[in-house]
Amino acid sequence: MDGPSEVRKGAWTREEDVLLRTCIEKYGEGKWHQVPFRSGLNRCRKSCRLRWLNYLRPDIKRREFTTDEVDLIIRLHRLLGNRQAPKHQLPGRTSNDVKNYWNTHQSKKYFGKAGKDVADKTAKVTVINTCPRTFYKNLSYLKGKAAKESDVQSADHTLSKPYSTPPLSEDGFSWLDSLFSGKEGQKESTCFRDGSANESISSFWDEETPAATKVGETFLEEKESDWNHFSFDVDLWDL
DNA sequence: AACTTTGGCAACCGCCGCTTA
DNA sequence: CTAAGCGGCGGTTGCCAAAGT
Repeated sequence: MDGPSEVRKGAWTREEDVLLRTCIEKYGEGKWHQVPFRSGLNRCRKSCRLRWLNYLRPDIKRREFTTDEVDLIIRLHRLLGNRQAPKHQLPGRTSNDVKNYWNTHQSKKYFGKAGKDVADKTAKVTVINTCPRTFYKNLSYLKGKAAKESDVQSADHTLSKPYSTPPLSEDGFSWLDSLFSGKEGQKESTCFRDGSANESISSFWDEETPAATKVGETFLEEKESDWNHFSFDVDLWDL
């Protein structure tokens, strides 16, 4: 446990909310270890952070999940599994919102007593990459050094060999962020069906990634590279 | 009306990975 | 190189209101 002993737990009061909001507005997000001291709250850093991120942040949506949001949650959940579910791909939705929604609505629907068939089908999906990566600038294999196995292991359990040319932006990025951000200037790919909702998806395949071709339900890569682990054998849109 | 069950959600806990000294 | 600190995530719990009996 962190913070002083006898820290308050349980439901937050209106006064505590005000203190926390005032503190964040004054000092900004981050430095959570300093927030209890700065705000005068008798709460641990984690509690303060959680309260802000899940409840007090001004951009949080409180209305019901739209069908589009639900659809995205389901598809990405099937693609990725519980880990790194699409929490950050739904603007205005908190990780807790998405998690609670999945736990209370969708998990029952798909894994409950009536959902056995669906669960069986889901079990056949091979989760290629359960842990979308964020590339940190300081990691040695991104600094031009020869990648050490230990570095790679610590950065990503799913990797079997080091990168040679990870698609890294200057600031580092999560591939899922790129997947859905629809960055400008990235060339279009036509990997996905009918093009309707695919622009953002296709932006993921930029010039730094090996060209990918969809054959049937499977993406095949046209040339050998260290990026091969990124092959997909699932079709997101048929999930 | 009273009691029980169910559903939704806020919050906590434990762990992990990254950064920094 | 290593350990401590910190931020963040997934799993879980507990409370409360709504629905059901």
